[in-house]
Amino acid sequence: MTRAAPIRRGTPKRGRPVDAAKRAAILETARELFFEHGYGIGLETIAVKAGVSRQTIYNLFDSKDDLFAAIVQDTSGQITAALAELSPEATPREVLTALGIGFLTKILSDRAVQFQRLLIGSSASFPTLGPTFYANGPGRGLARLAAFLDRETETGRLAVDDPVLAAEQFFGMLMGHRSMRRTLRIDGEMPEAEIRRRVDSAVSAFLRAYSKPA
Amino acid sequence: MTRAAPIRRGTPKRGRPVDAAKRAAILETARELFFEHGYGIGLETIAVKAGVSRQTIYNLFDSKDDLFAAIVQDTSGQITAALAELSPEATPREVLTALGIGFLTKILSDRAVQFQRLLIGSSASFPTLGPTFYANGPGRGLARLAAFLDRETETGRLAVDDPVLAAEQFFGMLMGHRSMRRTLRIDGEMPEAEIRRRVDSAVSAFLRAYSKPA
DNA sequence: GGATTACTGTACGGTCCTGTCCATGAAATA
DNA sequence: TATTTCATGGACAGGACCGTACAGTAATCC
Repeated sequence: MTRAAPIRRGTPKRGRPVDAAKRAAILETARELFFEHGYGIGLETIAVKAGVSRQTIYNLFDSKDDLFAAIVQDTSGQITAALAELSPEATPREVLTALGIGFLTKILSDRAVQFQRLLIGSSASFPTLGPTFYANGPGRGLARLAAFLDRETETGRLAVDDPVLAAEQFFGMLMGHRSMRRTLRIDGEMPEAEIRRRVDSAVSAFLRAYSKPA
Repeated sequence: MTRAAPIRRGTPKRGRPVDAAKRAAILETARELFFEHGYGIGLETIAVKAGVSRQTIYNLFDSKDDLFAAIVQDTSGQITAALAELSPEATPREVLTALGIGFLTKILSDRAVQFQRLLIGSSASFPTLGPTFYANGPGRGLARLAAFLDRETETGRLAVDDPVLAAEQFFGMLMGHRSMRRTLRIDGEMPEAEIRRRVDSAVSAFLRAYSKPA
């Protein structure tokens, strides 16, 4: 973890204070270079690009692993945060559309795609990072949608026999091959209009497949 | 590429012949260790595990990159080979089921998942490998299904407005979150019965969504 | 047997990396 | 101003790796 704070926390510090801007520059540059080149990038490269001495990195972080962990944790929080509330009286189409746009926008964003690449590329050395990210992000969204589909089926508006499977199908329809094509560096970011088009198409198809027959 | 054959190809060789078993052992071991640890694994580790001297690797391959390329090319061929023919008189359900089982079995197999991890992890250094693999594998399957959906729509059996998008949706439904969960080392291989269940569910849902209304 | 080629084991040069040490200078507080 | 803390830059040890070189041995063909 990050270097522990000095023992005397409340007492005023007496010398030159830590330059917060340098710390931020290190984090931002390290994120950029870890994302671009993977864990193998050297600390010297990071330090130079951040306009900082390599020693300063060691002043703020215990080790390379520590810096790496800080970035992973921070980025994971950014991506998995803020799952919008489902308003109870919304129609299935509204809920699916909102959930779909949110999901697709996040999971196909540059930051998330680079993050996934990094997690996959270092999954052999850090096998717990991927599962943790998934559980806090996509896994949570999946559970939310599954619960919604279950409720709507009980209410009689939908006819979903296996909510978890259907929820996976919905998210899968949204992504299609795009997630694969993004991580393999084939496609760039998806324009908002295209996201909207894919969500509308998937929502309509999903509702045709799982609406309660009249 | 692999070390060029001697110039005098037809003439009989005169000394000790190359040990084909050693070459095979190197390739198989290198594949295994590249898959497990990524490109960063050392040649010495590969040589020891293959029961071979490190020099022998350099006798058979020009460089580490050369060995890596040989494995990528070979594995890519294995995964992307053998796309079954679509019989023209088969029903959409039959075609989708056959295509779905083949796709899901391959894309979620240990070998293919490890291969994707490797391609993603080394995509910064070797940016063309991923696109090549996709074009020869999943991309080809996508085009095939899109063409089929187009034909069936013209025949009047299906009602698909955007065949490529619908084909992506179908493959996406099959995968759901499974591809992500596999590459992030969350899930293991999927049992055949589970594959069958997911294919059946996705095919049924897809047909409900895209069959021509009566 | 003799010639020729393949494999082994060791060793070396060169590069790069992490993590640490240290001397010097800069920035803040008392 | 004196003191404390932070930042810099250079240097170093230790290790890992790639690619090459070389001498010795094994396997095969003429």
